[in-house]
Amino acid sequence: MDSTQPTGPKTGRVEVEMTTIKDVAERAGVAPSTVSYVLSGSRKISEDTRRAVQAAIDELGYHPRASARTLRSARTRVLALAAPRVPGAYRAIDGRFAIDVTDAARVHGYDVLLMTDSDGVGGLRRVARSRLADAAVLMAVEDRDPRVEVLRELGFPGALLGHDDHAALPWTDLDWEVAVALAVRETAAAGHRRILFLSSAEHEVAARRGYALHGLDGARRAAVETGADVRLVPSHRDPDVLVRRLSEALTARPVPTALVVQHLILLPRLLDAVAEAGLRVPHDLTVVLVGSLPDELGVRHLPRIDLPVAEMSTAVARLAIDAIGPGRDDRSSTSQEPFAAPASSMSSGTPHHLIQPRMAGPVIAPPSPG
Amino acid sequence: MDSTQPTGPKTGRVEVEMTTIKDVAERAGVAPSTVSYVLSGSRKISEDTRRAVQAAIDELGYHPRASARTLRSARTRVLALAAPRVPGAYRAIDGRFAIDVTDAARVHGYDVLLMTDSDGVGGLRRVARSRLADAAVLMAVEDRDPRVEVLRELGFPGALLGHDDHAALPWTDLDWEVAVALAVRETAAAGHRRILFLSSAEHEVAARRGYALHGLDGARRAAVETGADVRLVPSHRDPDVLVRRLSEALTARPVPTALVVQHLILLPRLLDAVAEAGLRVPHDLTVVLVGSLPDELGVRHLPRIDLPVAEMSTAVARLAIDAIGPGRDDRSSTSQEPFAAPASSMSSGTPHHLIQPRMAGPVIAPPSPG
DNA sequence: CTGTTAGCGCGTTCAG
DNA sequence: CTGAACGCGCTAACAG
Repeated sequence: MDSTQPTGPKTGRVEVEMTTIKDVAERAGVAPSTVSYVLSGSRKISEDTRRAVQAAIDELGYHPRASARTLRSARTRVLALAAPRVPGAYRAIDGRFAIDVTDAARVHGYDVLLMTDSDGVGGLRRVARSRLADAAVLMAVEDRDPRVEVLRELGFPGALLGHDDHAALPWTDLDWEVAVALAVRETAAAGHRRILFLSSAEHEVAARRGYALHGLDGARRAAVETGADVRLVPSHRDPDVLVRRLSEALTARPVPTALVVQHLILLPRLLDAVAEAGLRVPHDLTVVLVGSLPDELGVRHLPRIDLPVAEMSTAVARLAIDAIGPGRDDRSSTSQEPFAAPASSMSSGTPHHLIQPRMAGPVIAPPSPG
Repeated sequence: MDSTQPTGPKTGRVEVEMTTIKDVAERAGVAPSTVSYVLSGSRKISEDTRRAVQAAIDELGYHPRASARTLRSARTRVLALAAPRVPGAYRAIDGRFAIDVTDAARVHGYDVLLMTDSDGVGGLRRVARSRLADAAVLMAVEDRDPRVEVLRELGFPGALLGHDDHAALPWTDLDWEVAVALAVRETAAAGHRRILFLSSAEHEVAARRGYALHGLDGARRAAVETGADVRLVPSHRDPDVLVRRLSEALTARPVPTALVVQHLILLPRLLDAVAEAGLRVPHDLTVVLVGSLPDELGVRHLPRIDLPVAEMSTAVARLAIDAIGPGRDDRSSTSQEPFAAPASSMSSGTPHHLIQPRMAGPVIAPPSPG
């Protein structure tokens, strides 16, 4: 466990010189190939030489150069993660996915290269063509996403965070229709008869983002099933517009007793608006969230359906890595442990992983009498 | 501008075969080195061959392999971005920095490899030693951060997002002391005499994080300067503890009329608590934020000091890249445009970039009479 | 069986 | 403008 001071082969000045497999071989008194075999374990090495080599490695603080390995194997062991960025509209959720996808990729020995959309689709193309990564994960895909087209055109493997039936790529997603339907149904089951549904913002619906469309479907379905008066309040990226719409809906008669929220970016502003309308949560108005960040401490006091970020990240990392073909000299078994997941399908065309929602947080309060 | 179908040298099946500089050379009827010179522009090439080569490149859709370049030049053109992760406590701010640092790095032709702390400090060590990146950016450094020690031990260049006088590394930060002092001073200037300051959480103070310590200093200083009654409410990672403390402080006599908040993660919960105490914002209680995410739509209605994420990201990317020595065959001028920034210092030991705060949002409301 | 030698992967650059 | 060597690690083929 003691980390020996790495002694560079030349001087100890700025550690600018690199120690290579040759240095290790020399020090251990063996051939470079022997060192390589010790590292990869792909061949039997006598215990004596193995120990000598290991000692040399430790003393020199040797670590193989990733670029040399990649050049030889045609495998970078890097995943490109394409974060969508509508300029000026940072979504906290994207950062959370970035973290969790990175963790999930590490489990399979992969690192993650983060890419914003500031170059449009150019960054993805550049990374794919220069082989900086083995596969891509696309966040927040939308209908006819140009990034999907880039992957197809380049024959570059990838997987999607979000639902897109048109893209012939593996994907994972929360079942938004069921999620919103569940939230509304549970709210109705708690006794609420007049429910507001604050859907995704209009521009998200216009972009035909899956979660936006399916959320609307779920609300409609639950309204029919429960017979409750579910009124739709389309959200808007502009907080002032949102607040105006919400305030109107909150005071319109008959007065609603519950608010189901899918558009969460503006939550603080929204809660403020509720307070300004003189309503206390949950006494006067029950608020239920759909798609909240898990473990977000600021909303732990509200009933909600969390976005299964960890599960989605695990799934998408796995899907992307599975889509990578074998490397140049790759002899590793291609038949991996099948994806043990309830709602996934490997049998049909493109594999996917659809996740069923679960309620979290406190129970939904019933409407207050009066 | 028309993107010709990339025709692989072998077949068009799964685009699995790579087109190399040799393919281009063959097609253009020149030597590989000529193609290289055309690409790098590091040598005069006759217009005729230049065009022939360019045509071949376009037709084949050629793009140089990053691993080959890196192997040769000892430069990855990748920055490692080490996101701290206290398990279970995702901070949206980290994601935002990840995005912005990535954008800033791109300006200098660098990509960003995202690293979580799930392997502890191991990930950073691995990336540095395998030369997956040329330098590291450490987010949210704390006192005696083990990651700093890893960089020192490996002689790996890096820069810090956050302030640490002990680490001999370049850094950038918001001047938190001035920021909190400014917020308190402006609040006092608006007429408030009894002000609550909700500081960072106790565990952040205990970890001696710069922003936490400096924020406290700023509040103290402003209290002395303004003569206002500034009461400290130490925040806590547990929302329930926070709410209890805040509720007590809000009702203690004399009743405070303003709340300056540095600990923003729990903001929605906090606003809820304010509302539950029967207080309306800003009528009964003025709320001022310090260190909010810029462009965060949910808090646009509150006076605040935004965290200068974009400027910090630009600075830290630049600092990290400047810390990279020349590559193997790097002849590019080492004397770059000096960092033109008001509050930065390149002259002293380690360069840094300290950013002065600015108020944003609506003006601070005066206390309501009564 | 265990270790060694040789050649490859791809782009860059020096000497020709 | 071209030929060849090089950067570093992997692996097939060969030798003891």
